[in-house]
Amino acid sequence: MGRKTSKDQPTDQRLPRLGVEPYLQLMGRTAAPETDAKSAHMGLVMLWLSDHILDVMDEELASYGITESKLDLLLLLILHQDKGMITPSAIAARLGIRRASATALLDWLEKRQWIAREQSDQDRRMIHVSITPEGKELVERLLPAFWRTCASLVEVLEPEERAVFEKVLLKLNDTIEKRLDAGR
Amino acid sequence: MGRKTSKDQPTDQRLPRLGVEPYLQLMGRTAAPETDAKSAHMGLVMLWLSDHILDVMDEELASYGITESKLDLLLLLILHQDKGMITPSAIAARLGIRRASATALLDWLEKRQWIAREQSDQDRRMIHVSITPEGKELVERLLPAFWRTCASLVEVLEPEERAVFEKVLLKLNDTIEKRLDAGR
DNA sequence: GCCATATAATTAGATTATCTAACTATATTT
DNA sequence: AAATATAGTTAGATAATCTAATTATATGGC
Repeated sequence: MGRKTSKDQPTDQRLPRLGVEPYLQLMGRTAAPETDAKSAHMGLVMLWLSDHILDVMDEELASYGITESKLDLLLLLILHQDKGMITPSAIAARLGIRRASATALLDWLEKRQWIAREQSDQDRRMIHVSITPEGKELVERLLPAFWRTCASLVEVLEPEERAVFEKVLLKLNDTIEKRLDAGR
Repeated sequence: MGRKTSKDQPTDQRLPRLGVEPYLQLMGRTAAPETDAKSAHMGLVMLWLSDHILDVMDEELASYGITESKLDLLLLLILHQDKGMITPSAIAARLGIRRASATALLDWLEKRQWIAREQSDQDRRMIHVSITPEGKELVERLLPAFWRTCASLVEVLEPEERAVFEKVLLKLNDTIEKRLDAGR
């Protein structure tokens, strides 16, 4: 966060990242013979692209004073509203983090009055979490820009490219989600 | 890191993430009218895919006791070897981080004997950083798996899909790199 | 040649997002 | 009623960043 305002010493210069070529050369000597070079190259670019995409989104969200993890939590609360009350445990389970981590996020959001905690009457160990009007206001204010930014990621593509890309994207995402789920 | 060995209370269960549908519905009511819904949807999936790709790579690297940031640094040292000595400042500039952050990474790597620092004779303010034989050994051991993992990211794609996808990938990566460079 | 300024690296101190383990309070089961 | 399970939190850790300040060394202007 705050990469925009960073200054360090006034003379700090940003050297260009190494291009892909040196990496490909290194791959030539270090990849196992059965690894397809073209695929590995594409995967490497995907890895870089992934980093860049998260950087872009972090910067966008930083201008609203929030981060992706915390926005995820707020969106979960909004999307869950009609389905009744939600507890910190359920939030953690849905976000794929530990309950202790959820507690930390909730503390931060509560301090800013964007969420509220209320003890359950049925089971006094449980807490019901909800988004406040202020929290909703923030999300409503930020979402248009969020969708704009999402859209901007693929806007350079030509119509022909988009059709294939869309299919590929969903396929890759499904595959990797299954792969990650498998390891749990 | 270490998501694999996580346990918490034995009863902790991982609920499935919400699917894309609720998000699309939310988008319907919250996106600016001029935002293209299809693009925004694709961008959202790209954002998720990006998270997943980094998760996969983090897990892979964790099994070698290293992280992406630190591997980046080691690879930079390897790729820089023929071009003479490199300093912490130059490393920071190439990685796009502050010198203080580079110092922290170098401390960690030095403690494990994977890099070495040596004071320059010409300019005694400067440090020359190099990768040690042990560091090289680690990288040589890990890179085959790294390329394997890269390749595995796109392995589900059909040959026809790959051709288009490759072009699109490079285009998206170029575009976003320019965009990020612009904001500096 | 000396002093002001610039630069290189580090240190100090902070934030964010995670984690595991231990703890407290409350339910549930036997 | 005692043992066990569950919900939430707290305590303490690690990792990757940041800014600001500090220390040491060079350099450029006079």
